[in-house]
Amino acid sequence: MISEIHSEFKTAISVDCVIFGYDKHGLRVLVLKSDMPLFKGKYSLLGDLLRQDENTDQSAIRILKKHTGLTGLFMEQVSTFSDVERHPLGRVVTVAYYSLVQLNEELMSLSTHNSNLKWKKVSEIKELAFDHKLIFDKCLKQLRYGLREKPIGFNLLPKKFTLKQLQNLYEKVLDMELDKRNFRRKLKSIDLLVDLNENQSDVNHRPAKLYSFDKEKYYIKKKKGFNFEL
Amino acid sequence: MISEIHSEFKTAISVDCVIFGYDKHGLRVLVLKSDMPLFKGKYSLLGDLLRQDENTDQSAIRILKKHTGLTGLFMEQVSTFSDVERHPLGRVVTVAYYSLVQLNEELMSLSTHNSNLKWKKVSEIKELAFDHKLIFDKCLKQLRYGLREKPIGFNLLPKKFTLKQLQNLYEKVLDMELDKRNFRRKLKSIDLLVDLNENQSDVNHRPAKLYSFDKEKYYIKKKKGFNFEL
DNA sequence: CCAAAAGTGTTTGTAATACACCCATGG
DNA sequence: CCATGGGTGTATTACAAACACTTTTGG
Repeated sequence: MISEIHSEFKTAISVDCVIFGYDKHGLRVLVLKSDMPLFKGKYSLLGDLLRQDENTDQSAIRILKKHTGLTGLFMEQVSTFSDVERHPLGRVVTVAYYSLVQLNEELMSLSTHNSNLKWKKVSEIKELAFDHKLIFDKCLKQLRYGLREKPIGFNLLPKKFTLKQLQNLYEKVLDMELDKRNFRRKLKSIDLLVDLNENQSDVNHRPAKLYSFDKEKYYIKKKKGFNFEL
Repeated sequence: MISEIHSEFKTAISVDCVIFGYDKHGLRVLVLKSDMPLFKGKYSLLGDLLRQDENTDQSAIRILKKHTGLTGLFMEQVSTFSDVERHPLGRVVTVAYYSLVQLNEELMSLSTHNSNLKWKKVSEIKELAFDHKLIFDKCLKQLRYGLREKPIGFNLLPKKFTLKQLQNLYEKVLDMELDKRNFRRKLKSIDLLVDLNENQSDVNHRPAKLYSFDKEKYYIKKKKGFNFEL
């Protein structure tokens, strides 16, 4: 068996991350201008080869930290892509992850420090290097699906947010309109938002109340059979 | 880059299949008695190393054919498992699939031709070799989840089936009771079953009508935004 | 004619939808 | 006091859930 394994040591493993960033303007992905002549001018996802001392989760965490400086980001394994010809320089099987960040000035300025990095609008992703468009599409699909079934959207917002911000997030990412009153009633019935008794400031109209998501409560309810659904 | 890749050629890739079989008695998994001394007496999933000329889907198809003799089985990639110590003989990253078969006498007799193969009841899987219990649990979870959201259950039944058989399938796999009249009304409203105008035979009571699932119609409806849900 | 499973409708409760006005704040 | 977005309730409709009897066949 061990000899069998050695005879198959011809394939590299990589991890690719679809890093979604969100701000009031919508959903973006962090992409890197490819340095390969074959993909000149095209962008690719952020990835790296899997190291000997880490599993793919750890690899994804490392990649996220390297490019965003952040740890503790929400992330999820999506799928593994293994077509024989997917990488022009040799056989590389890649494990795809997506992760979620709230965009702030610091993150947006990544592209000024490294001009090859770019937060591209999701709607503007038409093609990517390698099979990364395929990977991106699958990750986006899983994000959209997950957004309805799990409380992952909160990872795209600041800790304190208004109900309007939350509704905008759902509308932008799912590309659909939602009724304000029904949306609010639904969230009230789910009973997982904490009313912080704080208001927005710096707005030139009636300030909205701020809420936060109660993760603890969610896990307790989930254990009891509750299913988040929006 | 290419040299980088070569420096990481120390990890093998495998594909492991959770092959679910169903008959009127319930859901089973095909497992193989491990030949490794370390896992003496334990069973493991069916798998093999990924070959140079195939992707993981093709590898799974090959594994399924090798052990069941069947092709064209329903299968789905589930997740990739990559913990550094998951395989005692070296670094092996494995891509897990589950697949679905309707159990018949021929398939059940696999274990008489190869005494190391066994169709174990899903409820009796307490431990498996390697991290295969983890893999199995995740695949079972995905099967149960998928069963409610996608019309995959039909892959566990003969082409012609009765409504009772279909209901039994859902009840056994999801481990819950369903109301006969509500179940039938729901299926009628989904409008994806073809009434074959045939009856069961060889039963000593009123024979039930036979139906088949209309895959074509499903794909058409799906394209139009329809979502199967039970 | 008996046993065994097939087949069939109605009622009730709950959740989703559609919809319009008053409120609080900053300028 | 005006412009801007924040916040609230009700009526209607569709869907899920609960539930019991008649029908058909083989033996």
